[in-house]
Amino acid sequence: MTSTEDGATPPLRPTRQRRAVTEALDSFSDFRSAQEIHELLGRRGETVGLATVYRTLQRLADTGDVDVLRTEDGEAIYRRCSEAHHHHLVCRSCGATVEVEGPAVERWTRAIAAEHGYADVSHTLEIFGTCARCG
Amino acid sequence: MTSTEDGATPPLRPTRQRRAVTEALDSFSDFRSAQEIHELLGRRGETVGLATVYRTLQRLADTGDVDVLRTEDGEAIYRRCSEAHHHHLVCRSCGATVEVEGPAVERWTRAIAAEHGYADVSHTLEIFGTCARCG
DNA sequence: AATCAAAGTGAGAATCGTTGTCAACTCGGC
DNA sequence: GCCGAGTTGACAACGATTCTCACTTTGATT
Repeated sequence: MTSTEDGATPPLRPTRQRRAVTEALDSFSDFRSAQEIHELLGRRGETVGLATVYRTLQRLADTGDVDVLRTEDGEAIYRRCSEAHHHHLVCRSCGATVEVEGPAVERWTRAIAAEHGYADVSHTLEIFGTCARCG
Repeated sequence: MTSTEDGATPPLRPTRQRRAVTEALDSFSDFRSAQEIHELLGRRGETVGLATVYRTLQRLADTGDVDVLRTEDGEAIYRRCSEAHHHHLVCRSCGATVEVEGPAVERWTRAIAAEHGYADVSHTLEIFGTCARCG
């Protein structure tokens, strides 16, 4: 038997569309919505269906290859991200993003959670502000 | 002059509907979506239009009387909140919520933002985990 | 190279939360 | 009692995301 064992390893094919999306993700460093990415691909001449863009981003998010954030009005925005856990300082008006780390915060959340008997701790922390240029 | 000065002080009337919504908010202590609140009101016999529920929650959120969070799928959830700024420790499985404060975090975010030239700083921090009962 | 099943895709319909529209209604004064 | 601004509700409109389903690709097999 080649693959009788199932589990959480669904085959993943490197199609033209998937490649296009990941390449697009590499071409910018701030957060973009699925629709913006779809548009970007269109302008580049790559035709990829919007639904496919959504599906691909979802996969990438599931595997942790991209970070997902929610804008204040609920839209999902994506960005290819470095491995290490970190947070974002995002400009409310132009979207400029800075990655920041906070060992103190990590420690603090873990401590708080433990204190209340919570296990398996994770957290989300985003900082919003108006950047110098937009000020 | 009684109120020649304008600015951010629009008249606010205490209508039956608004009262109903705030009362509903007082009747639970975890986060609920606008639709759930609307339903709750309906079950109580209070007829309040869904649009009105949304509008009222929006107002309350603007004035800081309620906290707004986004579920992972982008839905807005609301909760009457104590005055002070604080964060939430939420159980991933049963939703049990604990309010926590973190002066250190506040300081840290402000410092980080300033360091990068960001003004008007705000932030969101939510901690997720599995509570003792669900563990 | 021909074949096949499974994975993937695209166009458009369908969902779903949320906001806009607008005529009818209410509140608080006068 | 009357008036104007603030409110409301039913419903349309929206926008992001997901679903559907027939058609195409991919990768493995022969």
